[in-house]
Amino acid sequence: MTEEKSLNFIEEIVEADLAAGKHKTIATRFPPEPNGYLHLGHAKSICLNFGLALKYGGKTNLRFDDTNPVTEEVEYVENIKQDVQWLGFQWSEELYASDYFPQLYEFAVKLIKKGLAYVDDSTSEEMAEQKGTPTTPGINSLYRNRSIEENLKLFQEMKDGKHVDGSKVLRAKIDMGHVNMLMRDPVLYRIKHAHHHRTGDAWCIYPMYDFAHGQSDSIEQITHSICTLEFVPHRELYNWCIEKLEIYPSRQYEFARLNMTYTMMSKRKLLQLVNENLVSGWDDPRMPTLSGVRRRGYTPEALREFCEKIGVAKRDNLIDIGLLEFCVREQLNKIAERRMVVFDPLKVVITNYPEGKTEWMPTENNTEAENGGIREMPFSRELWIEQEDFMENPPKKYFRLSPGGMVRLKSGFIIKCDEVIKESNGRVAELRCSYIPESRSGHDTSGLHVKGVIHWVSAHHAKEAEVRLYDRLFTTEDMNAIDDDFKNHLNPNSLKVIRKVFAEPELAKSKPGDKFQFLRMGYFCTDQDSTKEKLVFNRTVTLRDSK
RNA sequence: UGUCCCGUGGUGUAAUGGCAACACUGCAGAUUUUGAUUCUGCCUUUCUAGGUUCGAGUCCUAGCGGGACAACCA
Repeated sequence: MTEEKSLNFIEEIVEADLAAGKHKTIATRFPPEPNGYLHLGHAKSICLNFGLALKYGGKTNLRFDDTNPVTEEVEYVENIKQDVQWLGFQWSEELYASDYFPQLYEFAVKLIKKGLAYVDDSTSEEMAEQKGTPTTPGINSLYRNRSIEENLKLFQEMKDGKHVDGSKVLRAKIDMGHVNMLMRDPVLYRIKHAHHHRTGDAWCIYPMYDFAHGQSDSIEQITHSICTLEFVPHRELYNWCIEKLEIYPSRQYEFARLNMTYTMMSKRKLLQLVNENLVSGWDDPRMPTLSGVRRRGYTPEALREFCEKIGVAKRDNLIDIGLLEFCVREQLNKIAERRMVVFDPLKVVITNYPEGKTEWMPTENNTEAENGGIREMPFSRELWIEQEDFMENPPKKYFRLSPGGMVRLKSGFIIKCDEVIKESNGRVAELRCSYIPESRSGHDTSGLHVKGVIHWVSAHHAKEAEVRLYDRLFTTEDMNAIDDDFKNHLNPNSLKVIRKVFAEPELAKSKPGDKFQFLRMGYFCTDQDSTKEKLVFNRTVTLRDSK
């Protein structure tokens, strides 16, 4: 009865902690840096962090890791908040690392007083030299043995703006010979006379990640601080700070970030695509950003299901983008209303159908949905069908229209192709067909059995529209494995626009964000560029094709 | 040639010392007024070598392979 769902390794840790009474309730946080838009990798993290709190009855804070004013902007803050909510999560508190600047400063003073931090005048080049390599130990800085009093005075001066950018840093005094390079006297504070999106010009020194993140977790009493694998070496420093500062012991756990085939998940590179106009913006439907996939027509439900399916573990992974598409189709199949749109039109004239007559044919909006309902489509003498659905010399397994052959017009009639009219160049210009009046959908007494069923649109009633067909942004499966410029791997055919397609009239009512399945053509959503005068649809994902 | 993390079908993820399973993909077939959906079946798996144990994917050791680490980024 109760379906045992296995736990991921972080859930196991949480359950063990709860069982041992280590925590009464858990607290997690989602800590984006507001220097770009959220992408699918963040979705994994969001689902993990918020999901944990939801599952175990805790809370999740949204905390912006805004300790580097030169790359961070409010625009990003606003979009990140919107994306998290769109995904379906609500944070407990909206916080900023910059809220803690005064306290972080006091933490630094405390370290200095304990003889565990010092002001260093070395240049960044000198520091890099003294740092050593992963296999050779570093050497001590000339300034490492300054007195506590001098350090206190110098640090105060740094804060007071008495020193220029890059002239001094505050460093932890740990061990320049440590095997973990992050423990070789890491920089804690640097001078940046830069305007911060929240604190303005109040500060000219800013804490580094390692001196802000763990302390922020601690201040918020985060029980489980979950991050990606590249922070594993930071954990030692994370714990060092907590121990020396004698503050609440948040604990860090690391999982493997999401990698997907034919996809690039680096914020820096995505920014480059935006800046160089290789895409139309952060919300270009080809982008793996949440705003991109939203505009593409992906649903939050599909994304959450995807995150559930990929699991959480510590080994490097490369998820087939097909899995994401599967989740999107699975969801859209349930909710998207069906419509008919002809992309590559071929005129069909029903010679035995009266001119000027229109019949309204009822058709299901969605047989998969509970109460899908029906709508009516106009049927008349002149129709558009898909060029692809007619073949003059069909191969054996082809079961659509061919000369002398019959096909069912979905929710319409069975028609027979009597004559093919060609242009002088041999191109098929028009089909002359006859319809079987007794074959009307739902009232078929013709006794005919045709295997092929195709979509169609009444020529007189059709609405013109534009469709944008998207494909993968990159042509290389594993974009992490390339060693040349990632832009060499851009798919030149990632966007194909068809400026004029013929849509059934019902579509004129659609509004941006509406999701449809265009019968036999794929899942589409109405783009934000769409207007009453000019309808625009984005292809979200193709239909599975087992032809 | 250091430290740390990780090795289970094609791709992911489970199996918590006791019959290696689930999903996706792929390939067949059934149903279908969408060549969709749905349904059925099939293909394919524990990196290697030792050790512990009645019994090892799981524990230990070594090797091999992959990844991370030398920003005043996060």
